[in-house]
Amino acid sequence: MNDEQLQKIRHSLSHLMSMAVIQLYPNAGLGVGPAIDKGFYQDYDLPDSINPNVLLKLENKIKELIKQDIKFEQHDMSFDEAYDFYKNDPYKTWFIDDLKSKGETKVSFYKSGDFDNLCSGPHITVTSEINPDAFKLTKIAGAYWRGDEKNKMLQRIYGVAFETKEDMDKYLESQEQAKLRDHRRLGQELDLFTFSDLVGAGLPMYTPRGTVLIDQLKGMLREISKKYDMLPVSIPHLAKIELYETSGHAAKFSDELFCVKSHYDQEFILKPVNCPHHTQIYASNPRSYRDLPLRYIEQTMQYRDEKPGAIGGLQRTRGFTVDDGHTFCRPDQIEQEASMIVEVVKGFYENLGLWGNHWVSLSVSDPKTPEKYIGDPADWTLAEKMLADVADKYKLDAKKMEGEAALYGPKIDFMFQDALGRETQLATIQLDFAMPKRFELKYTDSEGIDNPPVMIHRAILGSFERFIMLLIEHYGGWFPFWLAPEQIRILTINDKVSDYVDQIKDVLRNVVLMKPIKYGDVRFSVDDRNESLGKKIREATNWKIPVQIIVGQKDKDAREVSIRTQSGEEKIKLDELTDYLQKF
RNA sequence: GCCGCUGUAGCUCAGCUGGUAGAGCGGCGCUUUCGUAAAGCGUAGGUCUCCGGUUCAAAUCCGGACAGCGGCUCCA
Repeated sequence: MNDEQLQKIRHSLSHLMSMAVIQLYPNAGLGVGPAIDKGFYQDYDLPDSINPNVLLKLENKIKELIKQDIKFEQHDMSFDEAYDFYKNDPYKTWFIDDLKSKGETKVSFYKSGDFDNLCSGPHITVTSEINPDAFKLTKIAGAYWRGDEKNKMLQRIYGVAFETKEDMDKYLESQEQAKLRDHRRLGQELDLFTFSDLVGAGLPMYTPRGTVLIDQLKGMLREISKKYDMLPVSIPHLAKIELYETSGHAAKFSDELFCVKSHYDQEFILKPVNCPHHTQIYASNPRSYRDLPLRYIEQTMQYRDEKPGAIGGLQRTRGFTVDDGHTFCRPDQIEQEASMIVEVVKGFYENLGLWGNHWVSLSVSDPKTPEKYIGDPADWTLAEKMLADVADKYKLDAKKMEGEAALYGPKIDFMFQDALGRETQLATIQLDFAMPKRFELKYTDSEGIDNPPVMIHRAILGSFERFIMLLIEHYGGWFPFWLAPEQIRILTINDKVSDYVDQIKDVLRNVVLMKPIKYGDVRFSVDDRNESLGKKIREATNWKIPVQIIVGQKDKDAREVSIRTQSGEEKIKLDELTDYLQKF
């Protein structure tokens, strides 16, 4: 079956679902109801709120409808007829208005049984094309009419549909498998991070194991910053509200600022971004064109009072650590600087095997809502062109996304998916002509004239929280050796080998590993509890420890160690252990 | 914030229509000294998230708060 037919089936199922809903609620209002990836949904305006129990009931009704071999027949109405047909339906009336404004001359309908529905199609010709066992209504959600939170919230019913039941079961099974990789689950199982009701929602805390991940990533970033002449800076976590009034953040993000009131009649804001602070470091000295570019970087926490419903796991938190960077440069350096960042980002993600797992958004302004942005329109046009050129140069295959720009400028965003297929932004490169002007930053050019510098905001891994989420889910908890919180566990068979275990520990303490970054001690532990070997292996495996060293009398006698990894078992001479570990 | 669902021991969960709680794993103790994914026995853990209300009686019903989940909106 081709994709087109499958999408027709999915779309037709949303009509059949509406027929079933109308049996329960004859006056149900219908919002949008498209086919989507793997299935379909339909929005309804219903007199009361439905709960998941009705899904099964609706499913059975739909199955009955499918068996009736109902035909889908397209026909047109004039605008007058259509308005009359839907005279008490504000939703459909809106759709008709929309068609009219687009210059259509007639209104397309699809009739299935006694259900006649404004719809441009396409649809199947008869319900016998649908496999009644290969669809399922999966969830109910709220969704604003027209996607605008000022509008009424409708009730959306989602379904999945496939050609065969096997395809559907395979998909549902893959979703179950994905849940096993969910970072929230693994974060607890592997003791990486935790939340506390007392601390508050959206405020993750990293355990010792989780902190290893952060430290290792920081080490990697440190090497990059050295290589590319990036200058670490450090700022306090709050500032007077005036700083954000100047930057423009206070006006645009007032709802999301954490306010801190001083006893001395001053109002502070917990920093939601770092760029305003960084402008003040720039402003602390006169700058010559010879000084530029200046690349300030910092790994630091920022705080945003996110809407409670938006918070979840490490994906969206109220406090998070960014690897933030702000480059101040001359306009003629933009291309070189932006290119450098693309290279760094690409290299970083390639190194971790994550490149290719993403798509790139060229996030530009929406000309229809100029009030959402600050700065000079001419600067915007130039900045958007420059970023588009850089994206082209590196063949990023960027999709132009109108309305996705930042307050102060366009960006290139690197978008990734979590285990459950939800998209999230990680790396970003943002061009900003506006903020330097608002802070009256300048540099003296070769003619002795003061000019505003250009600011490039950038992040490589985005936030540590999101990046760690991605890593956990990408590896399913089986971190590569250099990242693994516990790299090696020595498992003893009995308590008669403790002197030999001490010798192995001495070897491990002196190992220096060089890849992919130079880092310190090998992280290992010893499990010499009075438990069976099977149990120790089971536990070490559940902890997803990459290298298990099993030590018994036979190993001791042969001066060997038994290495157990995911790829199997092997015996290594103790003298060769140091070299052997380099292969990880 | 909005719509829907959920909150029982450290973890995973059971507890029907109201009669003050149970399992497995984990913990602890003893026995066992064991060769590649769970040794045996015993034992201690819970103001059933919190605050109110209804009731003779609430884990169970109602309201609110807090927290989590699936969406929507937002995302500097």
